[in-house]
Amino acid sequence: MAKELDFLTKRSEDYSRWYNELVVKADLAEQADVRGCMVIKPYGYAIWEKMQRILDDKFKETGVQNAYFPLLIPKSFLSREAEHVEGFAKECAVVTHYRLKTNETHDGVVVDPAARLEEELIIRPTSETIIWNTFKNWIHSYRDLPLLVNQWCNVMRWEMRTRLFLRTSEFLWQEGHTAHATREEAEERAKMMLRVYADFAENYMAVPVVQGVKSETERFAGALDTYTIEAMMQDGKALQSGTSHFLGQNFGKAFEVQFLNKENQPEYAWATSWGVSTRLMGALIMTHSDDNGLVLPPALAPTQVVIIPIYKNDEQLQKVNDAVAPVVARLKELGISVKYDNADNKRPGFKFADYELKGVPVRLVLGARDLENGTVEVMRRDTLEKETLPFEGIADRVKDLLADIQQNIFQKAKTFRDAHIYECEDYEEFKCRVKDGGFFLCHWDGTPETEARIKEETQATIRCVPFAFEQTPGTDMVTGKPAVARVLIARSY
RNA sequence: CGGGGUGUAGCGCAGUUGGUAGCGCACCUGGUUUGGGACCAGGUGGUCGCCCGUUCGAGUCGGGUCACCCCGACCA
Repeated sequence: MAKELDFLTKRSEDYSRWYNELVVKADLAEQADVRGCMVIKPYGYAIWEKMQRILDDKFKETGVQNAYFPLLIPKSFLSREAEHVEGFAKECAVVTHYRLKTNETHDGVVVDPAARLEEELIIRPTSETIIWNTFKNWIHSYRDLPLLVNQWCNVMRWEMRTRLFLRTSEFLWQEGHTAHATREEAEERAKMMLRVYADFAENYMAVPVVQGVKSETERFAGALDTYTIEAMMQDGKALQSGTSHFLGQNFGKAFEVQFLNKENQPEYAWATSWGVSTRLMGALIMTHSDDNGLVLPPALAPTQVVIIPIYKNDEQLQKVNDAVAPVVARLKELGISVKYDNADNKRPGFKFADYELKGVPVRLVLGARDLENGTVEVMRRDTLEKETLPFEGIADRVKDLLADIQQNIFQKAKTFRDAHIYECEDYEEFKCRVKDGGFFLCHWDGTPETEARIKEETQATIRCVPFAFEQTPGTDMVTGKPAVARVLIARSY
């Protein structure tokens, strides 16, 4: 097991124990021998699938349809948009040949030099180019617009340094690409999708986020504006958790996507793109987990309730089985995913610890003692509190409890985050404090030079110009010049 | 690509002045257990990252090489 999960656990001194437990036993992921790629084990993938399903429904509610485009992109496509190629060229994997052959000693294979591709193909780092090349053929009239497509796929970016979940060279994501007849409509779509992401983060992942717009230097390659949701991890560092880009007419022009408007005049289409990735898994883990392992929000937990029987012999087990059956049925009726774990190859104590590690929100324990008293022990994962409740009507109480846990972990994360957002007007103070994490609201003169200096001297970056905080006038923290905006600055992953 | 570190059983590690490989967990068998990661007994599993050298003898010493990890640069 790679030791790369340190970042997930740095908030705890005892982190080596913690990540071993979490990753090995919780079956989240393990490092494959391909550099910086990840294996997502079934339990972790179940969480991702649930995220996918919820997001996909939300996209469709806004009129987006799913499609699929090729993995391999002709190299020339990438260079059509100047800034885009600048941004991605350094991290592209390139396919140069299409065939191998056995080597001379017949104990291995080599690349067949005769099978060199005329034009190299790149493995998509993102699909703007190939999608807009396709859009050219799909868009002729204003009646073809807006065109709203999304694809779920993998992409590859050959980063110099990888971090499990946060920056793997191959990752899973969704990328939405839309084309519009007007600037206003495209801008509104970019903002709309950011709101979808924020809603998902806060109401499903229980991760509070700051919505805002990126500075010019932090923008997506080829975008006019990049909107972002920024989450705060338990160590106070920021994690960019989703982005939505207003691309202007850059791709419309680069790929000659023109349509005839109502006045019969040709116009270039306006574009957006937006995406979230398996990085959200990292956000989920780093926001809620504690030293006992994962803490999953009920909305995303593959198993929401686990029931564990305590018994000394088959007869007792049978009695518990009989008592539990209607509860399981009722929970399912209420739309709650439940697992009754009466496997007899693990002891109860082991099961307790194991399901805590996996972040199952609610645990019910039922033994002979409870059968006599008509009770059941209920444990909630978020606070680890145990309570003995009447057995009668327990399923409906669990439903309420799940809702309460969802709320509680969001509130806990939000309280933590809000307590670590500071207003700061003094650069010396900022330099001192930013090391310890947290979000800093500071006035900025709007120049890339100041931004670069802050990054150079503190390793902190401007995360965004936040929408929700008041834009008071002021002077730049560093230069003392008049400020153009109040920005959120933090160290980030 | 710079700075640091690590390679010994599936995982985590120990291995003394060079003498033919060990511990914990996991796994298998049997028994006793079961309300917070059980216990006892027995057992399976390793060309010590790779190459070359020194030596009667190398996990250990020397040289080389590869891989991985951490901190930077880069980035979602």
